[in-house]
Amino acid sequence: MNIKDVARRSGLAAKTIRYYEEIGLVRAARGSNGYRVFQEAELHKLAFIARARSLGFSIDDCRALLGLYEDRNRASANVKELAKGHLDCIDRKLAELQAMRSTLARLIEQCSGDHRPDCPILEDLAGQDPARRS
Amino acid sequence: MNIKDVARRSGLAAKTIRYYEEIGLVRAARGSNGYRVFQEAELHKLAFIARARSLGFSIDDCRALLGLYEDRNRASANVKELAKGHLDCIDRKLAELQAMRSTLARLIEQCSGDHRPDCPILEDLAGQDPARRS
DNA sequence: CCTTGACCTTCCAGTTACTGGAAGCCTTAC
DNA sequence: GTAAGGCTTCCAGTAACTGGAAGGTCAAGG
Repeated sequence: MNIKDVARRSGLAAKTIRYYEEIGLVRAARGSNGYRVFQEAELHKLAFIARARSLGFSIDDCRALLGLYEDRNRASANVKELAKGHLDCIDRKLAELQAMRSTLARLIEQCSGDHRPDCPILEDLAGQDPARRS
Repeated sequence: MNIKDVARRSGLAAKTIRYYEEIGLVRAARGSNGYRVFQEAELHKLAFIARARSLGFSIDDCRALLGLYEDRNRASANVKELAKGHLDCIDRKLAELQAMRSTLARLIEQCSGDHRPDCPILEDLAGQDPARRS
């Protein structure tokens, strides 16, 4: 398999696959012409990584997850712990975004959005109305 | 005011303020010793930026918002439009994170998290159980 | 006057995870 | 033979800082 087929089947961009090889996340054999040649096993790894990335795991997490996946003596506790850490991270981001969202939505609602310069959004940013700040 | 006072009063790191100056977001006068000297006006701008950043606006958005803030002939419609665009962006991120969260939480629940290697999380990543995928 | 510690300066490198583009070789089909 | 499309490497850029090194400045204490 050449890189484009792997890209199509894994859902990753060819560039991304080259990048993953560069940082040592996967390996690729080379044909006599210098082209990368992929076996099913590498495709499988790449699909694994693509799935993990789509769940928001960092590249470092992916590396660890791949290591655990390939370790027949792993304890699922280790996987679970890693996943929980990531879940906490997601929850923190969610809380932050939700806080932003609610403040922003309130400000947008208050803004008439017409030709006049008066604007509660700018007033809030300028700190002119600290009482209303969430 | 020296940079550290401005940092304290704006809530930004001194490094960040230097960076904002470097990219032309704010200006700072210099004393005879080469130190940056800030007036209240610049502090105010920096606090404005800090607040906008805390609502998730990008640096480019901050630049635009500052421009609008300083334009006495602005139309609040322009501010509102910018803010709405950002709100949409936040909503997209929220949806993405929530999707990740729900899948991840489900997988974590299913994982016994003990010394054994069997792990629904890894199985999902490996695509061994596509039916259960969210 | 000297020293010490807390400031301040600039500059360079690193972070995350790619992405775009240039220059150039390889393959396949017509 | 040539044109299209795929492959290669390498370099640069993205966002928004952050850390650290090397070195100048300032105020207080002895």
